Amino acid sequence: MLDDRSKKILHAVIQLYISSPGPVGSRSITKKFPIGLSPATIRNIMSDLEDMGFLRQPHTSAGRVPTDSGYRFYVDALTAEKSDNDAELASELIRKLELIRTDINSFLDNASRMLSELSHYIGISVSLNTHQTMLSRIEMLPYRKNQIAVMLITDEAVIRNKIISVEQEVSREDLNRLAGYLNERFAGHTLEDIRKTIVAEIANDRMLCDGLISEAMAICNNVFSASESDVFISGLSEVLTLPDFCDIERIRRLFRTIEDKQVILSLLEKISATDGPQVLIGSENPLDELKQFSFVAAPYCEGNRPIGAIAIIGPTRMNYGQAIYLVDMTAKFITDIFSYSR
Amino acid sequence: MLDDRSKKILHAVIQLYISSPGPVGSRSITKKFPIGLSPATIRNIMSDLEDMGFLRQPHTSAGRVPTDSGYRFYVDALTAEKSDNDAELASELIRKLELIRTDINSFLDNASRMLSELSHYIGISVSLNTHQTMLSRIEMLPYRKNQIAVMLITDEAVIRNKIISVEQEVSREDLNRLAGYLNERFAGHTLEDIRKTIVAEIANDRMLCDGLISEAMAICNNVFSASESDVFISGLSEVLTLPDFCDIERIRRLFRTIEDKQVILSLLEKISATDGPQVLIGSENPLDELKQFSFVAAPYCEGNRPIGAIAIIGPTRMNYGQAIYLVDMTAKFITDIFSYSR
DNA sequence: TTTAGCACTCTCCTTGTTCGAGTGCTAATA
DNA sequence: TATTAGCACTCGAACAAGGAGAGTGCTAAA
Repeated sequence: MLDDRSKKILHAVIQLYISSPGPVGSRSITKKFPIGLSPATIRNIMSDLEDMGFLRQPHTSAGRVPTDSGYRFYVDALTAEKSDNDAELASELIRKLELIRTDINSFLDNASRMLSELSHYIGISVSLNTHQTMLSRIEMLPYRKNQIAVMLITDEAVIRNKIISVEQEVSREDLNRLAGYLNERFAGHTLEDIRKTIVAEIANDRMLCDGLISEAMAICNNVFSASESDVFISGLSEVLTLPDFCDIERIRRLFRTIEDKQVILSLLEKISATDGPQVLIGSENPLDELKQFSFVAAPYCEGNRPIGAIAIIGPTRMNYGQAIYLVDMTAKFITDIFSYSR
Repeated sequence: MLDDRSKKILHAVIQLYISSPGPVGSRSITKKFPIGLSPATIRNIMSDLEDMGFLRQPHTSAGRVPTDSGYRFYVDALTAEKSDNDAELASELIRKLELIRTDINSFLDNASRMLSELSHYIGISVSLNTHQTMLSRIEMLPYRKNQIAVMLITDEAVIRNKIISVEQEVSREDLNRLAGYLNERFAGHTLEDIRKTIVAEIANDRMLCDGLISEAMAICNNVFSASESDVFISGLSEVLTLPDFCDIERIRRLFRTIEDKQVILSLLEKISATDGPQVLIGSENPLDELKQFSFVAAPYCEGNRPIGAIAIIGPTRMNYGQAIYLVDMTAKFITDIFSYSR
């Protein structure tokens, strides 16, 4: 499809553009890259690459800039061959990954911060709400007046707390009976199953004293409804240093979109259906507001089931090699932790 | 100190400057405010106000701009009199506060988002780590291999989960005994007390089988050490719309500072020693990076003890009346919730 | 097929100029 | 005596013109 020479030139353009934005001309390529060709020849080739849609000219008589398809081609070639291994980056990564291992409580927060610090882009980590989470135990405690603390212990890394308000006061004994009943009934089922069947089942069951039934149903509905996922975002200040973001309106829209965690969540949910690192370049992104940015994401799993994802958001002019490396390694590391501690 | 006329002019300058930035001149004051004075007179007064340090001139023959002391004077006058009650804002506020009541689980997140949405500045809410939190119960459960889930149920709204790793496996029976022991020993004490006395006490106590002692100490140290607080920040995209932030470097430094939640936490901790809404204007702020911004904060309490705080960060050219109103009402509302549900 | 040379184009930066808003000062006025 | 009108002056924003520099496309030569 593309001869070797054209590929080399395309890569050269992209790498120059990544290291500093602004159209790259034929002359600067000959200077920085030892291809035995004159600027004129390179101009011809670049013209061809432009016809093929891999490069474009911001205006007549400016240098060339990669298009999204250009990046796509570059990234596809990148994942095929060995990614660049910056030794310093690697050791820094290992050091920070250890932090994640030792502080499993806030590993999501740590992971997102680490990704942003090492990549200098935005780091994101989420625990997915797959509805496939399995309940391993439920605990209920009286908390305050008319409030009950419910703890769902799932087979994920996350324990979910809920404080729910109830109409009438419920005694500790009743709570224990209710919890015991629920445990017996539902331990080992997915949260989604529980939510679906619970109303019907409980309504039919005579094991509970009738006065408690309505309360129980209310509680269960509340607890098992939308089990929220966690989303951590770090490094917003990082991208403000990039020259790409001189246009403040663009950043604003990006931030606005990212702040709506639900959006991020559903995007990453979609991405983590496939395993291994995924790259969405510019317009490949389903969300309009993110079409000017790129997304590098990978799910982490427990066993074979993805239970979360981490990601990097940056400009389309992103250091893809490094980003993919970081995301991939981190996801694998977290997956390892989960399979180890079983 | 200041005669009535000067005050009126100062307020006029500040209000005009708040509604749109850029030096305000004598002419525009006479247009927008029905003071029966000519521009020339106002010029004289403004010149006096400048000498007193309440206004300043960006350059010769430009209009005047309020200084930090100008804002301070304005804010002090504001809190004395009745703050402006925008009916629409008030009803919107009530509506959103109800959301906080019904979703007590993520009320901090909701509160920060609400503050930013209504004020169009940055909204912050934290639960303070006062070390005065009282432990009401502790639960321990085996979680995964070599991991224990510990739940601290405190008398705050927050339940703290910790998953901690242990060297040797601990049986469920041992865990129960340990938990029972800890409950008996420490329920009703503050976390700080527990952390201080725990090592000595446990080491001396023979009630535990000896093999468990080292594990227990490790667990307790881990659990009671730095009990992290929650920090929620919303509305970063809001401030990007403000014309004040055309200088991208300034925003970057602000974001960078805010992203370090520890900084925010200690700042709000200091502020919430005093009760009622506090205002830090520009250079009054202890942190260098925030000296170009203003901070409106108020603690919320359980009983008389502050257990958290909410805040708004915006430009010094902030709508102080509205911000104070929002923060004050919200803090009071949250305080109410806590005293009610007792 | 590749390269050298040349004319052309476009952006960026600098310089000069104008325009308008606003001030400070002084003299006139109530 | 306090206020106002008038006037000269200052400064920044906005606009235009011009030159420098980088880069291209095309043509002709190697």
